[in-house]
Amino acid sequence: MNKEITEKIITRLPPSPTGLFHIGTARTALFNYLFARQNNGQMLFRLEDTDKERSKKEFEVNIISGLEWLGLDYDGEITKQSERTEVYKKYLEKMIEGGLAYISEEEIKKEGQRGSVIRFKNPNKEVIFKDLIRGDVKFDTTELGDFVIAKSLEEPLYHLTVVVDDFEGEITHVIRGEDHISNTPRQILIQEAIGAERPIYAHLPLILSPDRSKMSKRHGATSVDDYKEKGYLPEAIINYLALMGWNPGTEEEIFTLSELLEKFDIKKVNKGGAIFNIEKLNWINKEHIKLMPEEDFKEKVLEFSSEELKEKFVKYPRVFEEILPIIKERIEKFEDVTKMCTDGEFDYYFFQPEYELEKIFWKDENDPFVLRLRMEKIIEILNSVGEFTAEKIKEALWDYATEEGRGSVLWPLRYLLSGRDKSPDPFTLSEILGKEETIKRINYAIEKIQKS
RNA sequence: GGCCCUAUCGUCUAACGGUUAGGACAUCGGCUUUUCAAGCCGGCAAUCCGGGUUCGAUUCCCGGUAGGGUCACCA
Repeated sequence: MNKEITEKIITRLPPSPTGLFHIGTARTALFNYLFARQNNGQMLFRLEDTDKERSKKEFEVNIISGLEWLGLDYDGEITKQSERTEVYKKYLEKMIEGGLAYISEEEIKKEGQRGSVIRFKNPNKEVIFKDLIRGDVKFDTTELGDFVIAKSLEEPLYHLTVVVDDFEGEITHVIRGEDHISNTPRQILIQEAIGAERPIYAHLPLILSPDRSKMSKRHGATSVDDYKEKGYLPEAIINYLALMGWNPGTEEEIFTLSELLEKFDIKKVNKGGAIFNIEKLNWINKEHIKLMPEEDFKEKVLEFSSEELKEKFVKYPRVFEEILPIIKERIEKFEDVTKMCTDGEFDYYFFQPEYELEKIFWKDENDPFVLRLRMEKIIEILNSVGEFTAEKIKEALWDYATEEGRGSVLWPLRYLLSGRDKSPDPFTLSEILGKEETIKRINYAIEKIQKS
């Protein structure tokens, strides 16, 4: 970069508060943020709320808090276009005065239409603009006609307000979604009419749904909130979003925001749209979970636990501590903890599980007498274990298990402790339950055998 | 349909015009201290088509095809 970098860089993030903070908006925010910050510049934030019908306060709040959650901060005060009517009015008046725009009397075809609107006087020329990502883009603006820039002097429309605000905000770089490419020639025409300098453009590839169309609500989760609620980490979302259309050129894939600040390069942004792939996000989220400080992880687990489980964790802090690593290796997002609660995945840590006797036989074994002898032998071995840790328990049991056939000894032990087809290994389970409870559960199984 | 953008494994992507076209996710198979998970190892899998330019095209040019975006008194 030569010319661009010698001036103070100012980018902007101009969402319209007509819906929840969209994942695509978040990606645009990230790239604007990275570009501005790494060049010692600024990122301005403004709300494009000129559409009074669709703009809602709740969406403003949602977007602002979402940005904060992601850790993408902006500079200065928030600009709200709805509060700048007078400013736009001045530009409109000046344009009309100068013959660059005019009040047009219209035939009313639709409900809500005005009898007169303000149209831009299109000079019908060819516009070529430079795009940081795509190179030169050329348009013939003739086909645009005299497009409407305001419903009235007090009701400006998008193209006008964007240009005025970018001009007054001294925006140097407009980084936005590819869906804005065809808006660019209109905006350039208005810039020229009001004497505004042309910013440098960078049109980002779109984030696509699996059917390759622009990501939309009907394809599932599209708002940042959706992912926050499912227990994805903001760091993971940032990381994944950065990888949608950009990569550092190395084989590294896990980044923190500050690492992105070092490595991101807008010139390396791809041109083609990218399909949003939840599997990869899950993997990245898991990687970031691994990087979390223990305390934060614990807090998150608690946040997504059922009330019932939370109480148990408070009551049995030792068990909680021991289950933590098991949870960590089993989840990819914190919502999975909630699911584990619902599925009763934690119950056996606290209660004697119920199960069918046949289930504790390994494969096609079925001799209750042999099984009982083995269980009694396990109790005997366990009783001799001093320090009751998974490591020591395994050590003590190993030779016997190997002798008898590991499955024949370890499967029943694991099953009688958990009452489940799937669970952590019997040594870990024993340690968590403690010697007393472990032996109690083995005896419970022996009783079951006797009764049969 | 007009205009515009885009085109490498299923997906995200790498490859100064010369590589056995690389990595990651997913998938499949194996290993590890029974199950599940995790981890490790390995397999499958791609340059849209046709012309040029060139000694040599994934790479440059043109055309086609396909996909997407956009054509509001929304943003």
